[in-house]
Amino acid sequence: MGHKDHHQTKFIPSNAPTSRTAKFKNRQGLIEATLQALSDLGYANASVSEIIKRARLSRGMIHLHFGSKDNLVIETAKHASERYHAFLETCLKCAGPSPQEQVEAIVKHDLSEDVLNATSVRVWYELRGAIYFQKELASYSDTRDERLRNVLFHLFIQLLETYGLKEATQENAEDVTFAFLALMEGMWTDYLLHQNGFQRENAKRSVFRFLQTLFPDHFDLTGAKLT
Amino acid sequence: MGHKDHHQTKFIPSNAPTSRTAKFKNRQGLIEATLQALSDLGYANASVSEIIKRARLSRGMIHLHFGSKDNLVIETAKHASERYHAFLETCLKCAGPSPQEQVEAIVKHDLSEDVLNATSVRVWYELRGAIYFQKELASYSDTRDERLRNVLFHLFIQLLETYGLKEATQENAEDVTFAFLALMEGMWTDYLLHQNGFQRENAKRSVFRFLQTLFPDHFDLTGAKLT
Amino acid sequence: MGHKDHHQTKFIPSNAPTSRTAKFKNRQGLIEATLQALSDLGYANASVSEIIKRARLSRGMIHLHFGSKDNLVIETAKHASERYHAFLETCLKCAGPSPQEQVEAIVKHDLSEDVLNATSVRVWYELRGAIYFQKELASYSDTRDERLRNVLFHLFIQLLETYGLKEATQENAEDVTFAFLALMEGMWTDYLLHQNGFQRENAKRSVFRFLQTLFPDHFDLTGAKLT
Amino acid sequence: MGHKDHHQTKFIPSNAPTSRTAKFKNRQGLIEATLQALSDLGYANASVSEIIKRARLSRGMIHLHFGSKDNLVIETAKHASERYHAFLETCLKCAGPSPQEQVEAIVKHDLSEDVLNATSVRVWYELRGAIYFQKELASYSDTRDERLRNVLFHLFIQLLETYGLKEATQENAEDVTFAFLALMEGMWTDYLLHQNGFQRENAKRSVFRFLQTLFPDHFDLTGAKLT
DNA sequence: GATGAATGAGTTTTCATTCAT
DNA sequence: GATGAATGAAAACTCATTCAT
Repeated sequence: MGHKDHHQTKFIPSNAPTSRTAKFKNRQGLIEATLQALSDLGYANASVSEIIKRARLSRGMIHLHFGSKDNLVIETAKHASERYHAFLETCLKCAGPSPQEQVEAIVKHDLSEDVLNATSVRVWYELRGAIYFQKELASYSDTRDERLRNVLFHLFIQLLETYGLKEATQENAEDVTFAFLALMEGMWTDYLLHQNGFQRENAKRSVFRFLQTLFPDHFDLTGAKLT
Repeated sequence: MGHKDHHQTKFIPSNAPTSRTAKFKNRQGLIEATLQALSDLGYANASVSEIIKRARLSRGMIHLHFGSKDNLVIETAKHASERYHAFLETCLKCAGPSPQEQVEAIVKHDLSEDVLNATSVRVWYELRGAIYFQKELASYSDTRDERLRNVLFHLFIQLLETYGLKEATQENAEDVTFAFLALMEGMWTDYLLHQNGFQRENAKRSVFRFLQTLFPDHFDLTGAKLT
Repeated sequence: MGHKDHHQTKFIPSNAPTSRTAKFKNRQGLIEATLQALSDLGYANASVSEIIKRARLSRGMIHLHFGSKDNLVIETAKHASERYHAFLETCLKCAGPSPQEQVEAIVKHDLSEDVLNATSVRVWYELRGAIYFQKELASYSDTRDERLRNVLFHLFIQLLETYGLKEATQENAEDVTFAFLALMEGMWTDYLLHQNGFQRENAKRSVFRFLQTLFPDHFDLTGAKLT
Repeated sequence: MGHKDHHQTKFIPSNAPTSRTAKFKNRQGLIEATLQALSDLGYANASVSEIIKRARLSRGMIHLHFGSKDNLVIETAKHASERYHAFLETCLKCAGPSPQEQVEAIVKHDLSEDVLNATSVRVWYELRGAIYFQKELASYSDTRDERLRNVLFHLFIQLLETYGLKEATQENAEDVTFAFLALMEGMWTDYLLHQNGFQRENAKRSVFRFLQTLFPDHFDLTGAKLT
């Protein structure tokens, strides 16, 4: 049971064997169904009825596990956020240690089908809209949260330093981080608005051209880091 | 007898010029109230009750003037879109004719307080979420619509040509347009998510650094076109 | 003006020349539109909006001329009732004086296209449904009102007497009148329910077979009175 | 662990037999309340509020059980139709097998207090008005539906044959069926319009006089079949 | 007299939440 | 823990009526 436990404890510490498992499954089922409903219908129309229809679970379950629909949405946002960051973390670990490799990993992650897909983008968009009124959501749904921003800032500092710019590297790196994050955000919005016409490859090339212009010694259009 | 009869039944002189005006005012009032409600509460919570509370008009008026709440939202989106484009058009006309001046005008417009403000950004965000299900909205609410995209594309072509890049200017310009629009979009999203911390000047500087990197002969960080 | 006046005085005594005419036209227009709306939509759905749409007149007109929508419906019922009886009266006058000719005239009238048509039957049906709650309607909408019932009763008495039934002629005539009126009513209901399949000729033949069975010396299936 | 888990997630023993019953009772209660409201107020005024007031049930229940008010009315019509036919079927089974006994059973059924009562007649009348716009209702609410029409047709054929009419028995029977059904319909309409004055006995005598005239060997005014 | 924009009470419907089973 | 029928507040919408023009 030990290793399984490990698998689960992130959310619900298991101390009773079976019912906890079922409970966990139902919890997860509701969260997945909520993601689906948000994606299919938008926040405004993702009603309890629509969620349980997708979860094939009973009506009372939502209040049993989450207390309220609002809470379920908050937990769903946490879940999505954790999923996003966990995957990003993996990507960063797998990538080489050089700044250009790390940045490249972030780009490829953010534009990958795992992250930039119809469901995911819709859900993020809807959850962000809800942040405004569900302040509790705020801390969870901001992808470019401080951690990522810091990581990027330091990567860009390192890259900029190789170009021997004596002055204003700090401010420059801030601007580049800001622009880079905005660029990635903008790609998501574009994907949302032009789902049919969106070309993943064009987006990638466009980002790498942006990086190439800034750091001609480190990036090229193939998205391969230059050594 | 005949002509009097005729006169009375057909040619009743309209004594309601004011009511025409009043009708228009109420229509506008509802649209403004909808913008406000969308901004204050989000699409999901912008109920008819909340809208009329802000408009200080009667319940029935929404259906009188727009037929349904959905229609009111659509008309509000059209209105917002038209306002955005009309203002942009003005900015482009007032700016000098050189590509760098035109691009600069677009940046300054998009980051101006008239465009990038709490209400406006919220409303755009909410309306975009609705586009997904209101296909009619799509054509109206896509800011970066084809016209703007085309204008930018040709401006960037002109700028790129001055750098004497023989090959792939077309593709390069496409990428730059794509990136530039995404960057501007991303600024809006950042504004939405970090309304308190958002620094208009940082955003502007970040965009102009992006432009300066691409077109060092035409832009600098002050946002003043170089001649 | 005199003879035209005569034409109108039945409903609105004309004493001002022109406006009265216009007023009259509008009144009539509203009544006709109400008949149409009742026929098209039923009592429950014949709203003021639907009526004025058909009348191509202004909203306020209904209250100007009739005080309320309910009143308009009542006046419409009166109008329909008067039209029905006026036409019946004409038919009776045109027909020969014998009882069989008079009865035949009533049958032919009630099954004629002028009386038994889609609009008319719908309207009667709807108005009768409303009688229950609009007691004022009651006196106007009962076609088989006492007058007709009396006329028929005496016609049947005369006919029955020729068969030399000594006893119970009175009761017999009452029963026949009752049955005859119910039969005619039933024809209307059948028309309402089976508008497509309804065969005017079958209905007529069926009624005349009923009359022939009762009064074999006076009626046959051709619907021609026997002399 | 496995089987317990299995047990809990899939085979939760239903401990809600009563709620099944309660659900059904509420459904029925709403239908009965709808019948009552239609009878009391007419189709046009039988609002959801009036229906739930009579049912003493909650507002949401109509949509829980029927999806919409329209649906509730349709189900009410079906219910009324089924009740009518079920009772008629019983009456036909209880009656003797001879044609005259069967016809007599139909008459007595249709004029019985169970069928021809204030509520029932009002409801039928209202529902028929609705048929026009609710085509789905048509098949359910036509009392004189094909089955009854066929039964009557064959009963009348049998009766007519005993009178040795060589020719046109078929057409004759059709006419008699048509007239008989119209007569019964007419009785209902008369009841609706003259509820106070309506004499059940007179109606019955009138129908039997009609039958006696057609089939003097089989019917008399007492409504007792002749052998 | 005539108009049609405006009103708000009333209608149907939706929905998160509760709770008996 | 799990279910889904039940609830009623609040949503969108309809409509007869009013009234300034």
